Amino acid sequence: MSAATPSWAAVRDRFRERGLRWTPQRRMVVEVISAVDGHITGSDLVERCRSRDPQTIPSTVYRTLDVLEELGLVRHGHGADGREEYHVSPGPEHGHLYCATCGGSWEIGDDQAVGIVDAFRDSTGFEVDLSHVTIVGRCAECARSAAG
Amino acid sequence: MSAATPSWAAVRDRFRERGLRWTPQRRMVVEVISAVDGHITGSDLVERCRSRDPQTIPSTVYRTLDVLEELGLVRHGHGADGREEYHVSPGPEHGHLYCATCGGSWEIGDDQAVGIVDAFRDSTGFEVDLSHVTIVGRCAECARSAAG
DNA sequence: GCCACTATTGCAAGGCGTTGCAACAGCGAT
DNA sequence: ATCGCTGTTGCAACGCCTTGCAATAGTGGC
Repeated sequence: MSAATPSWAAVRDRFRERGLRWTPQRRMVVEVISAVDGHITGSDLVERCRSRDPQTIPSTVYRTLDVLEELGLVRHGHGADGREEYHVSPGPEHGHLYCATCGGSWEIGDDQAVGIVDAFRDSTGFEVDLSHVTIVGRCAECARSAAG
Repeated sequence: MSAATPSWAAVRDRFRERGLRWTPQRRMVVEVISAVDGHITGSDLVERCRSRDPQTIPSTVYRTLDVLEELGLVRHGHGADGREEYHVSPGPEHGHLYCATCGGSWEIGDDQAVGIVDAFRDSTGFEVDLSHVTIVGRCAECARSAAG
């Protein structure tokens, strides 16, 4: 389980290169988060860490997340309800789609993403930070059953 | 100032028609919010209410906002930092653009909006809730000065 | 192995919002 | 004016996340 991608293997060194310290707490958070596939909210992550080590302190987890984000290992955005949501081992940046009806969530496809980015850049010169885009609405399924 | 749009004039009746009550607290929140032009965060609104009546209780304000939202008099979304943000006397629905660098914010234009909505509907059948869209990035100004 | 330097931790408090609940008070009916 | 029904309020506790600070403990150098 959790063979971890190359990026995770070298985390310790990435930390040290930057003069950051490799502590047991960080190690734990990194292990837990590297096993996450996709997204996870801040509190969920704290929860998982706590189940591994009940001593876990939330602020430490959040601070570690900040560092990991600076290193580019995770990114955060805000879910439909405004809660923090972290995207793990991000390949290309991507935003998210949330269905307000069923609660489902999807990544925004590349073509749609490009369309959005271009639309804003062309018309107003605004550079969209894709990883931070969260679009709420109703998924096809739910739209269908509601319209039905 | 604050001649209040027609929608606000009839708020009291809109409440009563629905079997909702017109209380001093709600009246206060409505007065304060009707004087707001554009957007306001939840805590800012509480702050303004408090400066008018120090007795103001936050939960009452938030609950009133929920009701106002149900009546369609305000809409809420989440700002760049995930905080609640209310859009007052919304004309057509619109999303928001936030510049992470200068903190500025703009409404998303209709053409861009339509583009986004269509892009998702066509490709995945997802119905975007425009009023809830918040896009973070860098405005033209900031992008320019950063690029040098 | 031991030191000093300073990044991190743990903790407690604080800010923003939400929620459960008992007491209160609009509002329509009498 | 009074009554009762039920929507609201005020309050207190809670959840998520952030921040300030003193104590702790990684790290590199000797």
